[in-house]
Amino acid sequence: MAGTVSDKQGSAATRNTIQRALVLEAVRSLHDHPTSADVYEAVRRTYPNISRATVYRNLGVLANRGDVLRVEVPNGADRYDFFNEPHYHAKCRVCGRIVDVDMPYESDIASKVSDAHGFAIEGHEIIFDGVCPACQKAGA
Amino acid sequence: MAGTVSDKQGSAATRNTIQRALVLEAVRSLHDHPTSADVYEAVRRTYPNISRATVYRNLGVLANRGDVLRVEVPNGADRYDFFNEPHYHAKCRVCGRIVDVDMPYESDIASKVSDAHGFAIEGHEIIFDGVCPACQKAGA
DNA sequence: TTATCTGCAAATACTTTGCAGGTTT
DNA sequence: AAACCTGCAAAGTATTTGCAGATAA
Repeated sequence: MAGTVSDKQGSAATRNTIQRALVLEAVRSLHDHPTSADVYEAVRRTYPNISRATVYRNLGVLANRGDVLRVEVPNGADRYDFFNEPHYHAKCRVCGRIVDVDMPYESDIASKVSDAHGFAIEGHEIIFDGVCPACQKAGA
Repeated sequence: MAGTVSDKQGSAATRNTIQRALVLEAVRSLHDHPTSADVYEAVRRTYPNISRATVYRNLGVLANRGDVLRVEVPNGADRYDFFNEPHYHAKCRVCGRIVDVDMPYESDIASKVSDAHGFAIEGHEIIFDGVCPACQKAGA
């Protein structure tokens, strides 16, 4: 690539702080779509004085950068994911757990929309609703 | 503990209260995916003493009954819709407005999922992300 | 040096819940 | 009468923000 990493294009400069590195590391090590609370607890184990605000702010910075993927969950805390490629999610209606689903990502899905009332569609998310294996067993 | 309740099939009996009727009427008359706050304001115009808690509780009852459709929006208040048939939604990333999109509802979409880690899929929602016409004009 | 970042606390946004009294059936 | 419902206030959950001091570059 001819582009440089220092091409900030008008966005504010970002620093490399211990806290930010720890937040990124935590998201990478927690493979189960951690919430901000999960990340906070994980970072606290090695850096007890970090504040929730710092975790929230850094998750925001990292998501904007594309270093992590933010999964916005209806009626639940946002989840974070180490970004590989776009994919869809399923949420357990009993325990709230989020899992990735293996289904082709339809990048041209907007072409199926015949009328969005003038909306300029820029992205989409599909969230499946169901019951996870653990809750199936518990409820049976 | 059988035999105490008549024919309610396990669900609690529901009453017809003025508040519940007004909440349903408000959702039917507000055609723009009202939030609970919108419904609260609408009902208050004719019934000033209703409380937010009653509005929330009744929206829940009506959604469980299937009389209204609850649209759970990531990072925003839930929206309510008079139920016709399942459909998808788009959310403006600037102002948060929700609109219906005109796209075929894929009731068999779960057949496209090759692996959901044992999830029993029961439903799905697609939320498009974009910019509404008003915000396009305002931002241009 | 200085703009960014941090921790703390307070604030915000949305929703639920405990309680005591009122209403529907 | 019994079960359900209501209003109020308080609590709960998730996230953001103002501020003053700390720190990366």
